[in-house]
This record gives sequence, structure tokens and C-alpha cells, in this order.
Amino acid sequence: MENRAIARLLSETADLMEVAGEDSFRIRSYRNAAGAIEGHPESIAAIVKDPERKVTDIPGIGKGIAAILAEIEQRGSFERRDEMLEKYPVGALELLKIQGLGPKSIRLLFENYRCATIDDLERLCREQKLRELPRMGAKLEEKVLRSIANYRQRAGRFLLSFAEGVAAELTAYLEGDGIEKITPAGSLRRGRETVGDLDLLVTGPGALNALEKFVKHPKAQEVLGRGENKASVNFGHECIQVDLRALPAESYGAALQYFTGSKDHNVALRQRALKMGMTLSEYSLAKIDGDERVAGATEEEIYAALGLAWIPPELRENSGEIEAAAEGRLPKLVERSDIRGDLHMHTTETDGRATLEEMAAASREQGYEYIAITDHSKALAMANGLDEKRAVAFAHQVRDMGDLGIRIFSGIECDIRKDGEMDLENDALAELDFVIGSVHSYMNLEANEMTDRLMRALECPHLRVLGHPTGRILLHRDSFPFDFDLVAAEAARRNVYLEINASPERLDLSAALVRTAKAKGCKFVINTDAHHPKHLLNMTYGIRMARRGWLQAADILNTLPLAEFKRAINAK
DNA sequence: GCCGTTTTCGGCCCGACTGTTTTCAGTCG
Repeated sequence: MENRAIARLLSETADLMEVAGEDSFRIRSYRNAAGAIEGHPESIAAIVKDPERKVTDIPGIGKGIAAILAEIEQRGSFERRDEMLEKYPVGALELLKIQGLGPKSIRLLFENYRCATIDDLERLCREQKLRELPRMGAKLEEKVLRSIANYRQRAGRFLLSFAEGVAAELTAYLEGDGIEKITPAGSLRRGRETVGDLDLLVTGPGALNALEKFVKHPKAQEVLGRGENKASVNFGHECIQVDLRALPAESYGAALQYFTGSKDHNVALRQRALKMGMTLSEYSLAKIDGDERVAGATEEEIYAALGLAWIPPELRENSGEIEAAAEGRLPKLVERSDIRGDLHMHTTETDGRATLEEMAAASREQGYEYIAITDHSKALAMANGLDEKRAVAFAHQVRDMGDLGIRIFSGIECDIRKDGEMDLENDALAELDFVIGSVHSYMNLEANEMTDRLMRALECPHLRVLGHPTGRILLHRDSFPFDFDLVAAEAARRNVYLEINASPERLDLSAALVRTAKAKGCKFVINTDAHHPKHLLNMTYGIRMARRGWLQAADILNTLPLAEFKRAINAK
């Protein structure tokens, strides 16, 4: 079993234990173990099987979890999990995703009404049954109904990172005999932060066989359709719909263009083709009179035949890219190779999972010239945030490190308090090289209060970056409301960079806000907010957002060579 | 359930809001 699957068994069991009202520390141990397993570089199953190795050598895994892992390895589950599933329905796990309901309420609802699904819950709210239970009332019923609507609207979409993982898994599975190309199309290729379903295109003499192999994948839960050139399945326990299309080589470019979209981009492109006496379809670009094929094998030749430069998929939203391509003024979008440093990461000093040295070493492996270590400030007590004294001491520790082959700046992710004050005194902040300010609490303020709060924060003379500026958590929590235009303009005026947080759950800022902010004169920094060395790889997702926001290397602070970077952060 | 260790069991997780109460449990960050 894969590490991720094992971790999921543990964390789901932890969820159910919470509903059952078990000891919270024990539950936390399960969650910690799940995190340790998911982040572990080697296969846990392999370690469990190897008599020479001890799984308890991994921090967070002791005798109890080790026994559980052995049991999972043997039979795919473990006793406590079975026990929990006997007591509570699997639906309880889904109910936990409804905001406003926690484990206690779910247990109460189950014990009183056998409420086990979202549909049950909705019916109970409509029948005003919640208010009959202790500490529940009309307002909660309303809130839950709103949350359900919210949840349903979002259900069925998946994080970009997840979809990319599925695409990679299927590509590896299908590659081989007679397969020339496999490419994901759709919103995944355009780099949207969430995707609905996955479109994979395949070409080569073995493409039709690939369809056969595809529907027989062990994780194909259900075959939704199986035609001559296309098959659809619900894949994995998340049931993401995946369509695989087999294409002849001469149509590959046309199909890739067509299935990459967006719909609006395609409509505009087809209109343009018509004006030029051509018709564009998923099979080819052809002359209207006489059916003569003009292009189809590659996207480049299609765009060229339409008098356009090739348009990067991230820009294909019909928001000016076709005009820009026609006039030869498409931006040269930022690329991963332009990035020279990562300026937001955590260590074991607060809630990171790796030490300063480990993060530095992993960053050097990314090919970076410099990084900033930015642990939390004291308001995040839960994360063991730094107070002034610890922050300054840690900064000295960072600076006094020997040569690790990478320049390390001492920083902090300082909490922006409810009133817009920084969580740490200016004297302490002045000792640090790189101060990020982020909002982590009181996200439900009125828009004007939140705007005032951020404007106030921008006044801090030491602030370099506004971290994850809108606070959104994809598929879970909307951005908090505030006057973005005003804040962006002020950030530009005060030379404060806006962060594009590359964590796949955040991807904050969105592409639209990046464009808005750039128009206001803002500059940006793309950071991973890594809490583990492997999170450093998330940089690519931030790049995707920046590209969707039309950014070039010159718009982004951490593309600068070290000397220029130093000048830039000292310029304030 | 893990960890550290004054090696045998105690500490681990804090603050504030919300809606429901009439003093606080549950949820969330």
C-alpha cells in the first residue's frame, strides 16, 4: 500500500475517533503518524516488511502505530478502524467537512436521528430538528444549510496538485509499447487551481490498446463509457472522472488545442478562423471551401496558420491573449528556471517538520542561490510561534550558520493582529532580514474592517511581503472580504511585495488578482510556505498562478540574482 | 498514542468567538 493510502486510513480513523469522543491526545498521535507517513520519502510498507528495519525509527511512530502498520500490511485495515466503522457510518467523515459542525454535533445527530449522510442532515435542518437538541438552534440550522449548499457546489472539483498526481500516475501506467505521446489537456493543462475532470490525450500505434488497458486499471472504480476512440472512468476512491482519447497523429495538435480550451478561448479562435475562410475543429484547421487541410498535427502550426504566435495554455481564457498574440506582444512568462530562491518556509523552530539545516540543504538541491527562513510569530501559539526574544535569537542562529552553499536570510512570518498591528515589536522586526506579514485569524471581519487592518499592517516599516494575501483555502474557505484594489495600490506605493503562495491548498493570490495587482503597479514574490522539504517542489504551482496572471520574471522578486535581491530588500 | 526520561508515567493544546445559555460547550483558526 502506498504511503498516502496508509496515511488516509490513519487520519480517517482519527476523524471517527473524534466523533466517538476519544482522548484527544491519542487522536493527535494518529494524525501525527499519518503526517509522518505521508511525508516519508521511502515506502512504509517496504520498511514494515523488512526485518532489518524498524518503523519506530520514524519520529511520530511508536509501538502502537507500528502494530497498526503491520496489521494494515497484512490485511489492509486494522482493528480500531473496523471498530469505529462498525459504530459510526462512513458518511460521518463527509459530515465533518460541513463548516459549523464538529465531531460532537455529528455524534449527537447520529445518536438521536441516525443522521449519516449530507442528505439526512439537510432534511433534518429543513424539518427544524436540530433545534430540539441541546445547544443547537435555528441559527445553526441556517448556517448548516448554507454550508451544505457551499459544499455541494464545490464537491466534484479537485486540487490542481491532486489532478496532476493522477495524470502522472496514469501516464506512467499507460506509457510504453506504441505510445508516442500522452498529454493532459483541459483545465489541468491551463493550470487552473482546481479541476473538474481530467482529459488525457494519447497518440501512437498503440493508442487503441491503451484504451483497453485504461479501463482495466485496478483503480478504475467504474467505466462510464467505452467507445472506439474514447473511454471514461471514475478513478480512485475520490472518483475523479478521467477521459482518455486516442487520436491519430495528424489530429493531435487540433485535439490538444480543442480539449485544452478554455471554451471561451476556443470560440474566439474559431470565429477568427471563420473570418479567415477556415474552420477549426478538434480534427483539424481546414479551408471552408474545398475541405483542404491547413494544419492539425501540432498546436504551433494551427496558431501560426491563424496568424498568431503560439499561446501558452495558462493564458487561454479569452482575456486578451488572442489580440496580444496577433500583435506579437505576448509576455515572456516566468518559468521555474527563473526562480533563484524561496522566501517563505518553516522549520522545527515552530511548526515545520524539518530542521533549518535540512531545509537549507533541500533548498540548495532545488538549485537556489538564497532562501529566507520565516517561522511563525507568537500569536500562533499552537504552532509554537516565536516571541521577540526567540525571534532575534533564532535570527542570530540563522546568520551564524556556516557555509551551506546557499545564502540564508533570517526572516519571520509575522502575524497581522486583528487591529492591523504586527505581532512583534518593531525593534525585533528590525533585526530580521525579511519580514512577511500574514493574517491567520479573525478572518470574518467586515470588509471595511479587514481593509483597514491590512492598510494598517502595510504601514509597518519593516514589512517586505504580504503573505497569502486573501486567506483562501481552496475547496474549503473563501477569501476574506476586503478592498483588494485599495490594498494592492497601497502595497505598490509602499514597496511591499505581494506573495503568490504556492501551497496547492492556497494558491493565493489567484490569477485574476495577480493581474489586478500588476495593473496597480505591484511586484510579487512566489513562495512555497514549505513546512517540509518536499513542499519546496510546490514552487511549480505558484509559477502556474504567476503565468496565468501574465507575469514575467521581471515582475518577481525572487528571480533576482543574489546581489540585486539584497539591494531590492534593503531599498525600503 | 508518542515522547522523554528525575525509567515509569505525566505532559502534550492555546485563545476567542458563537450561539446557546444563564455559565459554557463546541467550533475554528
